[in-house]
Formats: sequence, C-alpha cells, structure tokens
Amino acid sequence: MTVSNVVRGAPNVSDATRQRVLETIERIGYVPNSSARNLRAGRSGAVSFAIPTIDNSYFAELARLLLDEAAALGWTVLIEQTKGDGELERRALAGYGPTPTDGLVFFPQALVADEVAAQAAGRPLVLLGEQGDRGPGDVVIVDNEGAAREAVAHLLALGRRRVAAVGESPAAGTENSHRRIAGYRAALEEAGVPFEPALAPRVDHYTRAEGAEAVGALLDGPAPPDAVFAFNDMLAVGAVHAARERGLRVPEDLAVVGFDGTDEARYCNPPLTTVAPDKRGIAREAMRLLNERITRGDDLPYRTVRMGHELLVRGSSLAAAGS
Amino acid sequence: MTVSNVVRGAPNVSDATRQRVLETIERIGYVPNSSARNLRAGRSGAVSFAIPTIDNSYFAELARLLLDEAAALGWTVLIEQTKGDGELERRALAGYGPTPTDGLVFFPQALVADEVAAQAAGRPLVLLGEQGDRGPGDVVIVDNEGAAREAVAHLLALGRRRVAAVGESPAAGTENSHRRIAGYRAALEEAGVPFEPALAPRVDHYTRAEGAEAVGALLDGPAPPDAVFAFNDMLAVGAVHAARERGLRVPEDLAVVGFDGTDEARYCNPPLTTVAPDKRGIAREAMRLLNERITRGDDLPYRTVRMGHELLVRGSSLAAAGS
DNA sequence: CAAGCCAGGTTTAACGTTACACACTCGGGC
DNA sequence: GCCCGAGTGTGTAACGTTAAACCTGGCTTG
Repeated sequence: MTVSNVVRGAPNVSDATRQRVLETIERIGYVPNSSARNLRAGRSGAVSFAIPTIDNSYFAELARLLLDEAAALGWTVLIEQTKGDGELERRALAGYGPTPTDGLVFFPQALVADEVAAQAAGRPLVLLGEQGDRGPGDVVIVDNEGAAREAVAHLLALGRRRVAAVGESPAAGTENSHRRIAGYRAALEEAGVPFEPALAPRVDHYTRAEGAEAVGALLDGPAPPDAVFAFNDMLAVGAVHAARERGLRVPEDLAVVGFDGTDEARYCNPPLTTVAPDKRGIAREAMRLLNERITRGDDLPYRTVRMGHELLVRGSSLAAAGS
Repeated sequence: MTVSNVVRGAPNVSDATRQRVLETIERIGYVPNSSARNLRAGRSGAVSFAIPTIDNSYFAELARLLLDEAAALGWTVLIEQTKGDGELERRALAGYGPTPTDGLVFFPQALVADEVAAQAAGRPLVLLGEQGDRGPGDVVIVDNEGAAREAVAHLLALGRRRVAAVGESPAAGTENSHRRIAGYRAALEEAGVPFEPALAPRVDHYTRAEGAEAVGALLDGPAPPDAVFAFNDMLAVGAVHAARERGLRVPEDLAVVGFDGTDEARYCNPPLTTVAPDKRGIAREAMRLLNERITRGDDLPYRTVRMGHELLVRGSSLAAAGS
C-alpha cells in the first residue's frame, strides 16, 4: 500500500519512506501492473481510433497528430482499421477485440448515424465528419459544403466549364461526400453551369487506383472534363496520373483540385491544389472532447466543433498560359 | 465459473446449460472484462509496433499489413511513434506507458543493437532492418546492400555517371542506411566510377521536404548529379520535386530511383522507379516470429528472416530518348 | 452390490492494485 | 494527566477472471 502511495504520489508518506521505496523499486525493477490497475480502476487508459485504413495519407497524417495529442493527455491510442466494412465498424464501436478501450474517435463510412448510436451504446464517442442532423456523440467537422464550393468556384473562375466531381460513394455513412457534392452543385449553379450526373462518378474507395480509374473513364468518354475536383488527395493524384497516361497536360488540359492538404499533394508534380482542413486542430479537439467525455461522464450534452480549412492553390490548377 | 467455461468453449458443459448461459449473456449484455483476463493470464494480448512516425508512406503501408496479420493471430497492435528519438525508443522498448504490451516489432533509428538489447531486457522483440552482426532479438530484413547495388547499377547502365545517394543519416541505429551506402559504393566500383562523398549528403529525416532540400542543394552546387538513388520513396519524391522546381526534366536531366515500393511512387509523375521489399512478407514474418517468441518462450534461438525485394523500373529512370 | 469412473457443475484461491478503514506515535492544549 | 488531532503507516476487501481442486449423482464394471 505504501508503495502504491509512493508511486501515485499520494500524500502521507514521509520523505524517508518515500526514498526507501524508490530505491527498492529501482533495485528490484518493479513496474506497476497495468492490467491490475485497469481492473481496479475500471478503465483501460486506451482509446480507439477507428478509420478505414491507415495507409491513406490523410488518416496517416491525422493519426500522427492524434497519437501526439493523446500522449499529452496520458492516453494510449489503438488504431483499428474498419476497411469501410459495416461489420468491422460495428465491432470497433462496441469495443470488441482483445484490448478494451475507454472510448473512441471514429470516422464512419458504412454505418449511418442511427446505427452508430445503436452500436456505441453509451461508449464515449467522438465522430469525425458530418453526421446528418445530430450525431450520436461529439462531432468534429469541417465545412465540407463550403469548402467544396470554394474549390469548385476556383476551378470555374479559371474558365473551366466541365468540372468533374470524383468521390461520391455508395457507402451509406459517407455524409461528408454528400456535403461535398452539395457544395459542388451550389458552385455550379452559382456560375450558371448545369449539373451533369455523368461528371460525378462514384468510387468505392478513396485510393489512387480508383481515382485514376474513374477519371480515366471520364477522359476516355465522349465528353471529357476539363477539370476535376477530387474528394481526397489520393483520388486527385490518381486523376493526375490518368491524365498523364493519356498524354494530357495538367493543368492546361485538366485542372485538378484535391482535398485533405496532405504532404503528398504538396510534393506532387505538378503540386496539387487542395483543400486543407486544420488537421492539427481536428486531432486536438477530437482528443479534448473524448477526454472530457470519458472523465466527466455522460451528463455532458453532445457538442459539435467546426474546424477551419484553407484552399491551397498550387500548380495543378493555375490558369493555363494560353487559356 | 460455468459462464467462463461456456465463453471459452471449455468442455464439461451440457448443451442445456450452455444454451441457458448464452441466452442470459445475450439478455444482460455481458462482456468479458479484458483487464481481469489479462491480470489473471499475465498477458495483455497486445503488441507494440514502434516506428519513427506513422505518416511515412512506408510505415503506413507496413502498419496496415501488420495490423491485419496481427488480427489474424488474435493480437491487437499499438502503434508507438518514436520520432527517431533515443529516449522515446528506450521507452517503447522497455514497455512503459499506460498500456502494457507483451512484445514489440521495432524499427530502430537512434539506438544501436547493444542499447536495444539492454533496454528490451528479455521482452519478446522482433527487429526490422539490419542490426550489425547479431540482433538482440529476431530480425526481419531485406538484402539492403544487394538491393542498393541493383538500383545503382540500373542507373549506371543508363549511362549516368554522377549518381547521388540520398539517405545516409547521422542517427546511430540506421544500419540499413550504412548497408545501402555500401551497395551504392559497390555498384560504383564495379562500374569504375569513383566515389564522391559530396554526392552522398546526409539527411536527418526521411521526409519529402528533406529529400527536396538535400537534392536541391546538390543541383545548385558546382557539380550536380545526373541521377539520384534515394533511400526511401519520400526522399525520392522530394528529389523529383527539387528537380522540377529548377526546370530540370525527370528522367532526362535527373534520373531518380526510390526505395520502399510504396503506392505513392507508382502514381507519381513520372512514376517512380523503386526498390520494393516484400512488405506483406515482412509483416507476416514479423508477426509470426513475435507470436512464436511470446507463446513459446525464450528458449528459442534468435532467428533472422530475409525477405525478397524487386526493382520496379518506371518512368523516373527510363533511358532518355536523346541520351 | 460395492468400487470405480465419468460427465457436469461448484468452490477456492490467486493475479496486482488501491479506496477505505483502522492503528500507532508524537506534540501540543486544556 | 488526559484528550485531540495531525502525520504516518498498515490491514482489509474488492475489482473479474480462471486453473485446479473439489463435490455429486448416475452408470458401468468386476
């Protein structure tokens, strides 16, 4: 018990005793047993970060920041890959698996808000991305609709009139993509450009390969686009790749704008214009909200935090010399 | 106890009882408490994956595969970012932190083999990358020297004579980079090209920014290179960026070869030639070795597994039309 | 028909920690 | 001289799980 008091820095331990204990700890190499602590405390000290996959530039960068924020608050983060699969998402929410966590930061893809609410069942939860009217937990978002509108307006301002939007997804929980489509349509309308469903192909996964495939199909089609607004940077990189493969120039023949503000976009060739959400802010707020919800309990009302974004204009969408 | 038997599928439970227990579990929503299990078992069911940072394409892709392999074997993976910092590496090895793990897969950077051995102190350990003569644990490697030699020989075969090597690092534990430098020098020697220290600049971190900086400095120097062998794909992407910034063409003016075989390299512009280690194999073997060492104890001798690699030749190092 | 065995189920104890109650000592204060 | 309280330190019990020992009837076996 005295050892416990010393280790935890509890009062009522004399300096002499404290010293003696610390020396002994050092000598015999005592390390507190976390399982016992967790059992006793009813906590695990770990939280989950449930995302589709970690080898997505955006989630990798976000994970880096989130791990740092978590460490600062004394939490360990456990990354769970849901692959956008409903069953895996359900499992992550319910907290199955050999390692228990006290809550999670979740980026839903397959599940809609109601299902998320049902599965989480009172577990402390912070959602990333838009969630319909009210989320089943705290929510951290960016203004997807506004950001998309800006991005597309930027392309239209360059004189482009056949702007494709790549990233609408058949997955149910991708409210983010619906908002971005809405922003896209709003920008088109504002410029008096009719919406053409064929220019908004669906993709299953936000990968470079699917970006290249989707944009390649558009470029090979009867009425190719002259610009692409991709819903993430990996899709955008795929779009650039598809254009190059066909001997088209970026941005002259095809202007491209991405989303996520990843480092990869910055070092692309040409450097990629992209909507950069405040990733550090998102990571910080997500951990802050989760920490509060876990420690302060569930009398807190659900909160929504909106983080800023910025359109980083780069070479992939500069006005072409001749146009 | 009977519940425990049912949950674990132990024998000596009648079908009737089993049924009754399962129904009750369902009804009251019983979930086994992992902390108690871990306390009882003396295990945590989790392993660490200690790497510099997760927002490095290679580690992100490797993490994805490792998480999958681990899940298949019933392990949870905890990613720890060491930032290449000695103190953080020591902590990861010793298993500090609020969440205990039963072992780890470790990519050392700051620490040398002896320090690793001292810190790990008997914890089940699998090392990624070369470790001098004998590792302080199981080791999974690729033939760094051979791979580097192939890559550089490929550049020399294109007629390049001023091949830079970017990636030698001042960090102590980067045995990988020493081997790659060795392969680089071997290839030069074989082709009768003298080694020029100025063409092998040091970098602190394997990031796109440092790749661009290092190669930019070389290109701005008195005797610029006509080819670059970068020690990872991010450095290579930075190299391409630096060349483009200066109006140079890749591969005509500067051929570039990377290392890691990341998806990013494939979709680069131009697509990046890269040495692709068998990442899936590395992930699989690493988890297999770690699993065996944890479950079978330490009477096992240290093992070294060498995985294959492949030089993927792409646009960034094709023979220039005119050369 | 007693002994033995077996399937099915229960009790005990222990894993390491810590909240809480309890015990002891030593200076004052009345 | 007695009590009080502050400052220290110790004992107890409980967190949820499970290996191992232990019951308990019914059934086989010699």
